[in-house]
Amino acid sequence: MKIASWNVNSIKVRLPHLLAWLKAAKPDVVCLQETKTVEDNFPFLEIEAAGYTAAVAGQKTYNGVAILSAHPMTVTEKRLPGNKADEQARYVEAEIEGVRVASVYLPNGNPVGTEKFDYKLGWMERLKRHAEGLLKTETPFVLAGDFNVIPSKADVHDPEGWEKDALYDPRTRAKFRALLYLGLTDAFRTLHPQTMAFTYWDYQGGAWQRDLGLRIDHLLLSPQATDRLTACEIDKAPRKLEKPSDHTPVWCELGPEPTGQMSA
DNA sequence: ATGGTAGCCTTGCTA
Repeated sequence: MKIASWNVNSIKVRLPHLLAWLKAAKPDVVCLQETKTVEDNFPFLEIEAAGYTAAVAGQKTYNGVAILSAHPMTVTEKRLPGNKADEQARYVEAEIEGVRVASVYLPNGNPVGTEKFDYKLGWMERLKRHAEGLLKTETPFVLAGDFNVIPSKADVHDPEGWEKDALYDPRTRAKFRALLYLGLTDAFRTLHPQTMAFTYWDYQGGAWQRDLGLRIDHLLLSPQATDRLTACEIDKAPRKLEKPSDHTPVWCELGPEPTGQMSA
């Protein structure tokens, strides 16, 4: 089961790139972020024609997440639990072939020292509490998305330059580690312990051409999902196209579900 | 020192 995450920065503008990538990469599941549209304007017809159903949490202008699945899917959440007053569309979750998959768009949090940064840390605490609940079920799950977190200095071209940024703030990184301490696995870093690789390059200043990027899009796997992890890669091809998203997809492969039968 | 890019249904805000 191939599960991907991609911040498309507008589903409307990026639809041609998305459809081409579905055809080329053939993921079973894709988690999208920054779709930037309400559910009524989501391109369900084009997505269905490509062989996928969509679970959508929409919002006008900002945020917006979705899960595209080539297999039957049951939606389990359309908002991150833990604060009913929070209407930002940053979380959608579904059950697909026995795997719980969440599309996560964690708040950016800049500038540090404002209510935006407090919102980010609070959102991460809510995500942690929700993950704790999922862990108790002992079912495989994948939190896939734009976490807006640079986990370590190996995930940024210029650590000193990002010291004051909400994506690299010590409190942000500590909250991210708290997710890992629950028993979640950063799939890319686990399979590529020494590789400096990025999933995001700013539109400005020729960041892509100069490879000045960040690794902020992550696949966090539960123990039962990690048992099945066979591959995890960043696909830089979509970032090379005309009018690209500033993010590129990251994907992982989960092997077959254990049968519980003894081997001979 | 400044502005540099992209998307939204706007003329500023978010990233």
